[in-house]
Amino acid sequence: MTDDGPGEVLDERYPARRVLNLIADKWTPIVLYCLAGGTRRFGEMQRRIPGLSKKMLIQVLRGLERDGLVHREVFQVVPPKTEYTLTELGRRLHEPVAMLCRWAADHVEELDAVERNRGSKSAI
Amino acid sequence: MTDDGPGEVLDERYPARRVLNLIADKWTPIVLYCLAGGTRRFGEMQRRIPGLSKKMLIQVLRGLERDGLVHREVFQVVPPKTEYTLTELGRRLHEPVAMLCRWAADHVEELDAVERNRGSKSAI
DNA sequence: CTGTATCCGATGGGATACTG
DNA sequence: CAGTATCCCATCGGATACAG
Repeated sequence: MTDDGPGEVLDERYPARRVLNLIADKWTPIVLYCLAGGTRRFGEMQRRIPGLSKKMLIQVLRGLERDGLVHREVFQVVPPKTEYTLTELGRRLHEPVAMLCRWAADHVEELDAVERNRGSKSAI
Repeated sequence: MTDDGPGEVLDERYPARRVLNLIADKWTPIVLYCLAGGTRRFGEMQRRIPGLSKKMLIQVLRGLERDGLVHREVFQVVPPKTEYTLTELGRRLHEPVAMLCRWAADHVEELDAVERNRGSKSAI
């Protein structure tokens, strides 16, 4: 059960490839994870995710919105207020992402070891 | 249970951020998934993953090797032969990745809908 | 507060040709 | 077969400044 024979081809129609097109970058999974905690405002998310610039945050949010994973609601008040909320599909997609995050939390020691090792070897 | 309060900060020490540093790119999860099927040779993987160039495959494999997720074994024969195998840690990390792949397989219809929608909206 | 615009370097990623 | 070496373009991603 460790081999699946010569037949399996992971082409661009393979579901995993397609879901990776949606979320496989530096920030998207984190933003998704952050939004899973509930409706969030723009600045709030930036505060929660140190290192994430406005530019990248808006870019990620626009992508998620375009793909129907996030709903964006603008309130016409001053100062401006915008709320971001996961859609039903967004919440579904969050589940496997959350599994990955949980796995990470459960394997911090291994992550430590990886990063220690990284320092002693040349990058790529 | 949908909100986690103002306290949670997803900084660069947050485990999810760290595991994403390991695998959050276009090809790594696919390669990991492919290797989970058993020991693989270089050309074999390239055949299984259409669209993946030699350059990117070797780059991804070197990264996985550096991080201790993959073991590389070279056989001194002609023609050359090299085998790549997941390490114990690699197999562990494969689990949540497999979950994501399984999720994708279970939600092909939603993925179809996303891609249909994408065409009608402007990209970013 | 929620964005936009611009600049710019770093990286990702494909094509092609070459090597042991 | 399993890589290496280049070239080159697109996107990523940070910094800064500006606007409604």
